[in-house]
Amino acid sequence: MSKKSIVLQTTLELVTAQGVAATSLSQIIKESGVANGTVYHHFKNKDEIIAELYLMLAQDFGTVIMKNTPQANIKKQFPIMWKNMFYYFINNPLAFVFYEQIAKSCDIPQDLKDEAKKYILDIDNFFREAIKEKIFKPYTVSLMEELFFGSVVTMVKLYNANNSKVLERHINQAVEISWKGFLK
Amino acid sequence: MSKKSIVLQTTLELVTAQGVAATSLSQIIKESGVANGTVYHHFKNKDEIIAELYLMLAQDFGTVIMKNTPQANIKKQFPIMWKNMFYYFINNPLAFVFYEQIAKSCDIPQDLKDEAKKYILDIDNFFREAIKEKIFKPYTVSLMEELFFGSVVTMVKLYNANNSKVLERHINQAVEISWKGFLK
Amino acid sequence: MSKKSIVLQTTLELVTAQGVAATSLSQIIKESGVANGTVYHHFKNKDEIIAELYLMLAQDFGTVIMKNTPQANIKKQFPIMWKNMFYYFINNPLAFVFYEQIAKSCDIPQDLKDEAKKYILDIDNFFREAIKEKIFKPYTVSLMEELFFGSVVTMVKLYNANNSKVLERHINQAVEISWKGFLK
Amino acid sequence: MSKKSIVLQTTLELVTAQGVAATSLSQIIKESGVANGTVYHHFKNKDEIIAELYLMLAQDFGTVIMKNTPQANIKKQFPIMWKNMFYYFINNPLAFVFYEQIAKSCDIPQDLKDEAKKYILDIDNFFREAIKEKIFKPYTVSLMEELFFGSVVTMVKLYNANNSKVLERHINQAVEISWKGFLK
DNA sequence: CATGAATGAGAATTCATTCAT
DNA sequence: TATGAATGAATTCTCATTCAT
Repeated sequence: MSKKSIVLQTTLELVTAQGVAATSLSQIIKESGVANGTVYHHFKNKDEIIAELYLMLAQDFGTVIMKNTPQANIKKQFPIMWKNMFYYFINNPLAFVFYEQIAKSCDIPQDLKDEAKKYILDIDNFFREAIKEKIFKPYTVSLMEELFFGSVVTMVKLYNANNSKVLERHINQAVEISWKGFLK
Repeated sequence: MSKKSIVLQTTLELVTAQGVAATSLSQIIKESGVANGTVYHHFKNKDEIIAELYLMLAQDFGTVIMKNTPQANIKKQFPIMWKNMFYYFINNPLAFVFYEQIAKSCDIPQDLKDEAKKYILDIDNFFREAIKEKIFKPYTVSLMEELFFGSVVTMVKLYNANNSKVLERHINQAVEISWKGFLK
Repeated sequence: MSKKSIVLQTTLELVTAQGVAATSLSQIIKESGVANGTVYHHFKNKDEIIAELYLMLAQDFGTVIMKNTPQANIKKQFPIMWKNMFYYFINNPLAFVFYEQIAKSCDIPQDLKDEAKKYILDIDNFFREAIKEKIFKPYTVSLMEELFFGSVVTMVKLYNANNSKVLERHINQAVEISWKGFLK
Repeated sequence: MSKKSIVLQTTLELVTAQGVAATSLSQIIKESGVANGTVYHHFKNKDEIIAELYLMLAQDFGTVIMKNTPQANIKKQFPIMWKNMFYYFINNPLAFVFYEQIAKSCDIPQDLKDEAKKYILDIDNFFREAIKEKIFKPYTVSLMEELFFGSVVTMVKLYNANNSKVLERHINQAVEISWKGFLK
């Protein structure tokens, strides 16, 4: 494992635990066991480390969401996408923290954000298609996406805060509520 | 105005502008014009200042949500509650930051969190009543509340990130989507 | 119990545990639960608190040492004095710390030290008498006293560091060694 | 001379003059002329500086005690060891302060203390041999050592408090008293 | 007697960054 | 690539002390 990866991994762990702002470069250095200068060799500063992590995670995110989604069927596709996202966040807590705290924050420069958008194109298309097929009411698409994400995010937070009490049954309720909200 | 209030007020302003983590104690001290030791006389550290602010804001929050809600009518009450919350967060960015970043974090001791819960009792009752009247499907109430909050939060974030593009029309769409999701 | 006594008692406990220099006035204030200003009402500063404690303890010390010592018999008197001192220190750890760390340090003004000397007069007389009776060799008296104290102190330290392993048997060995050293 | 050594040396001087507790890190920093961060680069905090000094001094101590001691002769060896120790402490006031105030205090972690013990092995052997040769009575060895040290320490304190009045004659009395105490 | 707010100097510690190796 | 010594500004925190009530 390269020194660079070690730094990224350590940053990942610290940021997950404490938040981005609370994680200092010197802490990353101490925790990773990598020499001071080595970190500066690979990264200009903390922001650059965060940016690299962001890019890594954004890639992951995009590919996972659309896994196993039967292209032709909106109704079947919806719960699969929802749950793909949900379980991805559950299993990748850092990814979740990033999505929540960083992805939209000004710590990430606009160009990276723009680059990451391409991974959501499929989701974009999904909602447009659902409207075209007159399954979903023609709401503003970006708004639908945000509310869709928002419902997953809500449940992930609920799960993380309280995981023993969030059951498959609750997940299914959430999917249903989310689905019904969009219907014609 | 007591020195303590000055410190709290200054913290409020700084945190609103910069976020919690980006606000250092020394900045609060400089900005408030209060002596170093005075701050430490009243608060053990930054977290304690934040905690006190939390309590203040939690009180606000609870009272605002239920403003102007005609008790007898679920259908009329829903959009009013939704918008009360939305505009409260829009007009009190710090309150929003708190709700999002701090309210659920471990920076706030459990007893404070518990105390704050009482302010949501009315919302609790609202959902129970809606189910009893067979307007809403009998989903798990706590889950409905979270999804309700979640939809507001999503829109607030959208607004804050992008306020010129979020119009009354979008707000109304969001309220409608949220409402439909819960229906029988 | 007066506020003053509470402060003295708290100081006693803190100093015993941490040493004099490591104990700050602010710590005494916090620990005692007495108000800031109250402490300053009774004492000018930390040194004055220490000085009062010193006086209290010095009085104790002097009276205890000569307890139960049959005046007429040097040989019987010696082990009693030795053990009086030993057990006094064992049972009054703070007194011991004071004797060791403070009694001779410059934290205590000379006039207090002089006042305390009177309590050792009896011990002084004891050694002079023992020499006069040709039981002890005519060493310098002040030196004998210091070595006598030193042997007790050594054993107290040993006991405090390691109390389970210091037995009556060891105490008796120490008394014997100390005694033999002075003999003609 | 490395920055680290400079810090250690400065600490040594300050501590000798003022005592350990009275010496602040910031004073060490100012006095040594080394940058703030440099000190923290090499040492975690003041205790760690003290600990390193301890190790250095413990090494010194062990080697000095046994200097010029004719191996084969207990009776000749004893006063030499006693005086080696005495003059070492007189000439190295810091070493003495360390031995008295720090060596046994809880500021020094147990592993360092244990490591330091090996330097006293020779003294250990000396007392065992003296008992085997039936010169010393078979007292508990560790106790004899402590009383031996104690008698030296007592005289050093006397000397430091009062050096003009402690003469060669008094030293010799102390050695004799110490010696006689152990005899069969 | 008792209280606790207020102060500011200064001590302890963290931090981002540079540089020579 | 990798290292770790060195730096000093900035930050966090402790402390002794004063004062009005």
